[in-house]
This record gives sequence, structure tokens and C-alpha cells, in this order.
Amino acid sequence: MPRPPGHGPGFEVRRQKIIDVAASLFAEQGYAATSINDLGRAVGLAKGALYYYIVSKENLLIEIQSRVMRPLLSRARQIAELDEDPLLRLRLLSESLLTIIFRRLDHIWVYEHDYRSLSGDELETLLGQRSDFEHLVSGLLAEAVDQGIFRALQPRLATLQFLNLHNHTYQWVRPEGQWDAAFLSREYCATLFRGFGASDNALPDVEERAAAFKRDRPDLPLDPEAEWTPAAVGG
Amino acid sequence: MPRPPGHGPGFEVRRQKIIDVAASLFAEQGYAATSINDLGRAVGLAKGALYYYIVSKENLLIEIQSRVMRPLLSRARQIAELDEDPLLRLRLLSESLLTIIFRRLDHIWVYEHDYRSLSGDELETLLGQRSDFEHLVSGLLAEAVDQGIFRALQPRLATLQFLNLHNHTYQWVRPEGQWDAAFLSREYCATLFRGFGASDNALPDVEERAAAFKRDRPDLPLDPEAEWTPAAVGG
Amino acid sequence: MPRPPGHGPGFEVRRQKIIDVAASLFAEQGYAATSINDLGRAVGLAKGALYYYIVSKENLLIEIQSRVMRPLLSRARQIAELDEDPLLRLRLLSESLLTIIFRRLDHIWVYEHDYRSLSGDELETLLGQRSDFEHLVSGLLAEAVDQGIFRALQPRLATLQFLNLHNHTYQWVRPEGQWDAAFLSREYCATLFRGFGASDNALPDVEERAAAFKRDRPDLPLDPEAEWTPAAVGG
Amino acid sequence: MPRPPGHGPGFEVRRQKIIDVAASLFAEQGYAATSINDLGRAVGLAKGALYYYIVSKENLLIEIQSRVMRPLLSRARQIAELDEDPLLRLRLLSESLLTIIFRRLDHIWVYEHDYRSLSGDELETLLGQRSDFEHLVSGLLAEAVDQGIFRALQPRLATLQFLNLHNHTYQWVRPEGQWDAAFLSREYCATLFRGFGASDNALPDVEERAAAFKRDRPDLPLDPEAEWTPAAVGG
DNA sequence: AATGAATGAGCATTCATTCAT
DNA sequence: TATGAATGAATGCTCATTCAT
Repeated sequence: MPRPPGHGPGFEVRRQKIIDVAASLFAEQGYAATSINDLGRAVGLAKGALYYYIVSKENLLIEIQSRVMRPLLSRARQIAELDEDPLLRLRLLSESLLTIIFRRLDHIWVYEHDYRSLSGDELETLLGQRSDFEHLVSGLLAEAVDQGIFRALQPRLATLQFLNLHNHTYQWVRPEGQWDAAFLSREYCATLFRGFGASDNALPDVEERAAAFKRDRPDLPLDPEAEWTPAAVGG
Repeated sequence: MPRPPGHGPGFEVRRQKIIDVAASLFAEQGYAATSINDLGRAVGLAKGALYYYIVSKENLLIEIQSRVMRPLLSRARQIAELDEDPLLRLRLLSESLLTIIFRRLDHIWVYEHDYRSLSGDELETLLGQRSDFEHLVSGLLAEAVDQGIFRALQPRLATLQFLNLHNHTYQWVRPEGQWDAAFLSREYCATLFRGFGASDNALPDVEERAAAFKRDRPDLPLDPEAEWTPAAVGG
Repeated sequence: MPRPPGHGPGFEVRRQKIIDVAASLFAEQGYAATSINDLGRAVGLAKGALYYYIVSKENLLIEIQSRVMRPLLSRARQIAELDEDPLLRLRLLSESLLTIIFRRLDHIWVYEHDYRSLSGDELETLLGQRSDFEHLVSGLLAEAVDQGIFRALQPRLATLQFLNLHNHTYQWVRPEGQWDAAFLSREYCATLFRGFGASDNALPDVEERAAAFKRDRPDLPLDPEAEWTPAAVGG
Repeated sequence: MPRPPGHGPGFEVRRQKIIDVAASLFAEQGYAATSINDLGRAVGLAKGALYYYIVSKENLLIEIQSRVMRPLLSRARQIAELDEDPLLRLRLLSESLLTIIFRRLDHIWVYEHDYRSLSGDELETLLGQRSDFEHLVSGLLAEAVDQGIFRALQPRLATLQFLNLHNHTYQWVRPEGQWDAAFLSREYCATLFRGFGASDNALPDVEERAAAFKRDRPDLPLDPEAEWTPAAVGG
């Protein structure tokens, strides 16, 4: 991102502070609902001055996204390349991801909510980074399957479960609450690793019973929007 | 035969179609970024005529939310009250939730993304409904713990894992794709029920090894934003 | 005002009722702030049906104006032409004017407030009628001066005083209140006839004292917007 | 030298000019019928720039009202508290009121016509100020009655006559015309003070004759809307 | 005689951005 | 560096009016 030439020493510092504030405002009110005026007020700078530091509102979004995505991806790559078994690497990657969610909750809100406000090029970059991250996870999961640690999972579906579990955390987590990133990581991985594990200790009949239920109770369809049929009175 | 005052027979039909279109636009571009003009264009109606059918933009949001939340909650309550074991009920509730996500994906997008655009009263109602749904899940999980089917879980955290796994699905699911709601429900429940299950077959040492890693490799902190310390060369 | 041909017997009745309602709404909220929708609701007719009876919103204004102005002018002419002394005729005309103010208070509100919403032609007609009425008053006042009943007044200024006193009544009068038109007319005429009367019983020195005050107290200018000068401390 | 944040030196000047123009437009066309676009055009500023100076359209109304009401009330209070006889104070107050009508004719138009466009709080304030002013007049008139300068008048009705006579002036006065505020005040007070005066020089029989007329001429009712009865031909 | 539906212009207001100073 | 001032397009919404039925 080329900056106009000839900036004083404080320029970058202030610029970063402005992005901080923008992230917090965007997280609170949403990107579209936050005006440049709001930002100026929160920063204590007139609108005109603001534009000395920022190039556009959309650019703030880009910077916020990459603040989160760049270090995460870089650390994730390091972890994935460690010479450790896949389970440990997954566990470390999980904690890494949760750590940044805890530390940059507002950035994550913006990242998760407003990435669709980006236009073509930038959106593509971002989606590329997301995809890169997903592939790191996929790779580790596949290794675990290959090594027989996990049962035979569809790798894509296992990845999505891993990501669902972690990524949705931003919706409810309180960084100052009772749980920290390490704890959540331990819990999530306990669930996932047991859940994905090879040993066949599942609760074996629940699927059959579910199938039976669907067959025997047409009056209570699982589709919430389906009509309610009065229960068949058995003979 | 003069019709009673109010609206003609086609009114409600068209109104519902307009809400359909709104849901799809809001899902695509976000609520704040979609203008009433956009909606009019998509519907093929001038702005003025649009307002013959809708009461306000925000009201569209409300209608979309409740289209999703009302049937879901009602069906979820029926399921929770069934005289079946908690595992089966969780499984049915899971499929119910995923079914509505598949059938009303755009509504769910709006529901998940733009609920914060609602003002006081409506937001409160919505959050109340969300909370009601969560309590249904919590109750079933607690039953499973009580009956010794699941190990001793923090009920709140188990609930959040259940919800993370399901709710984040809207982010990537393709209703016309290879998987359907029943399949995803089976997979998610397999993961969760094994993961939450009582039998102690976890992969026991991963936590110790993670702790050791954090101790031995201060050069590779899990926080993606922490400084990279050149690896200590051990002696 | 040509009406479309072929109306049933109830047409004119209903039309008049609609104008009644319009007058009351316009009086309450102002012409510009009252919508045709408001009118439809108040009348119990859909907008479309309304236009079967009215030609336009502005036309309602015209009808309301002439409902008030036509009978008033006609009666005023009859009174002015009576073979009675000017004082009596002024007194009768005063009561006539106040009577219509009492009976048609809402029309008068509209008449006084919103006549400027009329466009060229109609406005001219209205102003012509106003002017006709004023000339009737002027004529009677001039007669009274000629006959020596009133002192030598500038006829225009006397007319304006007569009209000010009467016309502003609509601003505060309550038709169901303690006073009726006859009473107000008696009081107004008592004031005006004494005030205009020939006998020189004025309170003679108030003008001199007013002049003195203005001279001696430059610190308290009568112009409310003039600067306050600290009072000159006398020696 | 960086100026403190807020507004430059020309801001308030321009702001006041905008309110001036608004007052003149509102007076000409009415508040509701004047658009912010009209104002922008008249001021030579794009709509966006206009809002840099004004807070809202309604706020313009408020500013206009208080421009007129604040100085008037303040000056009126000073006059009412003077150590002079009530007649002189009434005369001075009359001139004060007329002076502001002359100087701020457009403001007065707005004040008199569009006060009902104000919403709750502001309307209450305004009505309170109007009432305060009326009480000042009432007090002086009551003093004059108590001192026997005026005959026994109903104080409320006397006040309303005073106000009718003065306040309706804005409807026809031309500030650049032949009359000025001092002249009108002299004339109005001459009428009122004689009219209210104690000496019993009224034209005593006009009321009896009016009563007789009403009795004897049922064919010519004073109500302009009453049916015309063909005159009874007397014997 | 009356309706529901539609229109297009207009409304007050907000916004991201620019620029001379 | 920072400001106040300006712009023009866009926003959600209302309105008087029309018209096929």
C-alpha cells in the first residue's frame, strides 16, 4: 500500500490508532452503519484530517482484515510445518486461532461480518487467504486419518466441523470472561478428537431410532415449516 | 360485489413474494447495503408501490427473522417435549435446525448477520427467542449428562459447542450440494455424541504434549501476533 | 365547477360531507400537512373513491374558501344597503362576521391560514372578495365620519382596525365557550364606537408622556432588538 | 495557528444569514410548502452544505420563533415593571410589539402561521411564552381598571381585544409604507384607551336598535348562512 | 359508485469524499 | 498536519393523482 511521500515519524503510529478505532466502531455498529464522521469523532480528528491518514473507508476494511489474517496465516503455516504428530499440531492451531479471536474480537467481528462489503480484487485476496487457512486444517486432518488416529472422515466435512466450532465462537465469547483461549481450545479439541476418533464407541442405535421416528411419526415432521399432521391414532 | 375495504386477494401473495426477494437481497449484499430502490428494481415495482405492501425496511427484517424463528422454536419445543431419550431428541432437533438452514438459507444469513440492525423492542424479542432455543438445547444436554450418557460437561459450554457447530453451517452450505440436512445432522451428532460421550477413550496425552510444547518452544508462541523469537538452540 | 355528468341523487350530499371533513382536517393540521390519505380515512372512503367526488386537493381549498366567503359577502351587502344609520349597520355587519366565525371556525382557520396555497387565478378571486368586504366596511365607516358620529379618521386605518379586531378572533375563540357572537359583537363595537367617537374624551396626555419617555430613557429603547444601554445616571 | 475544532469565524454569520433567508421563504410560501431544496437554492448552497449549518428544518422554525419571542418578552417585562402609570406602559408595550412586527415581518408571519408545525416540547415552550406575554398585557389592563382609568372590563376579553388589534397587523402591514410602528401604536391606543375609558360617552342606543332590528326583521338574519326569508310586508 | 394497485416526483436527511487554506 | 467548507449522489419514505375493474 503505497503511502504519500514525506510523512513525519508519528504518521504510522496515528494511522494504526485510527484503524484500531475503526475496527472497534465497525464491530459495534457494523461497517455500513458506521460513518466517517463517527470515526472522526471517536478519533478526535476532523473529517478532512482523517483522510490524510486513510485512503478510503473500504481500505480500512481491508487493513482490518489483513491485520487478522496475515499473522494468523503465518503462524498457522509455522505450526503446520512442525515436526509433530497431527493431533498436537491441530491442537496448537486451534489455540492459535482462538487466541486471535480473543485478542482481536472486534477485528474478527468485522472480518466475519463485513467481508462481503469488499469489492472484487480485495475480496478475492481475502477469500484466497481463507482458503489457504482451510487447507492447512484439511491437511492436518487428513494426516490424522491416514495415520489411523481418526476414523475415515470426509476431509472436507471434518474441516468444516473444525472451522464451524472455532469460528462461530466470536459470536458469544467475552474476552474478559471465565474462559480463555487455551481452555476453549482444550475443550473443543476434546470434543473433536474424541468425536473424530477411530475407536468405535459411538452410541450406536441413535440413527436407527431417528430413522424409525421419522417413519412412525409423520405427524411431527422435522421440517419446522412443514404442516403439522394430527397424529395417527394407532390400532 | 364490492369487496370489503383493505386489500385484494392477491395482496398477501405479492407481499410474501416481496419479503422473499428482500431476504435474498439482504442475504446477498447485507441489510444495510441493500436499498429500497434495489428491492423495487428486483421486484419490478416502483418505490411508491413497494410501500403499498411493506411498512418499512426494518419491518422487512423483522418479518424475515420471524419467518425463521417462529416455526423453528415451535417445532423445537415439540421435539424437546417428546417422550424419548435425550440423545434422540437432540438428534431430531439438530436435523430440524439444519433443515431450516437448508430451506431458508437466505433468511438465515439475514438472521445471523443483521439482527443488530433491529431497534430496541424488536431486538429484545429476537434475543429472547434465541435464548429460548438455547435453553431447549441446554436442557437436553443436561438430561444426557444426568443419565450418564455424556460425561460431566459444563452445560453452557456444551450448548455453545452444539450451536457453534450447527449455526455456522450457513456460512458455507450449498442447499443444492451433495449433502442434505439429514446427512449433516448425522455427521454433526456423530461428532458431538462421541465427543461428549462418557467412555474415556480420549487421546489422553495431547494436552500434556501441548503444555510441553508451549514450555519448550517459547520461540513459537501460539499468539499469532506475538513476536517471533529466534529458536533457542538447546545444549 | 362542471361536474361529470350522470350522478345519482346522493352525490352532492356526500360531496358536501367530504368537504366538511376536509375543512376540519385542514383546520386541525394545516392544508399542506393533511394528506389525501388522511382525508380518505376520516371519510371512510378509499383514495380512489375520493377522487370520484373531489377534483383535486387544491379544489377542496377553493370550495372551503367560497363556502365562507360567498354567504358572508352576500349578507354583508344586504346589510350595507339597509336604510339604517351607519352605526347600526356596522354593528349588524360585525355580528354577521362573528357569527360565521363561530359557526364555521374550521373553515375560517383554513381561510385565514392557507389561502396562500392557492394558485394564481383562484387566489385573485379570493383576494377580490376580501377586498370587496373591506370596501363595505370602509364605506360604512366613512359614512359615520361624514355624519360626524366618528371623528375624522383615516378611513383605511379605521377599516383595518375594525378588521383586525374581528378577524383575529378565530385564533382563540371557542364556539362552545362562555361568549357568543352577539356578545363579542357588542363588546367589539362598544370599543370601536367609543374609540372612534367624536367626543374628545381621550386620555389626553399619554402621547406627550410617551414622547417624553422615549426622549428621557434612551437606555430603554422600545425596539425589542435594540441594545440595552445602561441607564444614564442623572445629576 | 490551528484553530480549535468546531467552526470557523464565518460560520455563525452565514448561519444567521441562512436563517434570515429561511424566514423570508417560510413567510412567503409557508413552512410546510418550503422545501430544503428551495432554501438551498435561495442561499446558493447545495443541500449537503446547508446541513453543515442547520440541524434540521424544524430547528429553523424554532430559531425563527425565538428570534422574535425572546427579545419581545424581555423588553415587555422591562416595560411592565416600569414605575409609570399603566396607560403609559400599555402604550410603550404596544409600540414595542408593533416595532418588532415592522422590523421582522417575515419572522412574525412564520411565528403566527406555522407554530402548529412544532412538535411537543418546542410547542409547549412557545405557547408558554405567548401566555407570558398575554399575562403582562392582562396585568396592565387590570391595573388601569383598578385605578378607575378604564371602566369595568372583563380582563380576559380586554386583553384579547388588545392582542387582536395588534397581532393581526402583520397580515397587511407594509414596513416601507406610509405608517410606522409609532404611528400605528398611537392610533391603536387612541382607539383602545377611548374605547375602554371610564367616561360614559358611548353611543347608547345602538344596542337597543340592533335588538329591535333582529326582532323586526326575521327576513334578514345576521347569520350569513341562514336562509333568506322574503321580507314580511308590514301593515 | 367504489376499489386496490400503481406511479413518479418530491421530501428531509446522511454520506464518502475533496480541497483550498 | 489539520481544518472548515462544500459537493452530489443516495437513502428511506410520503404524496397527489390515475386507472382498470
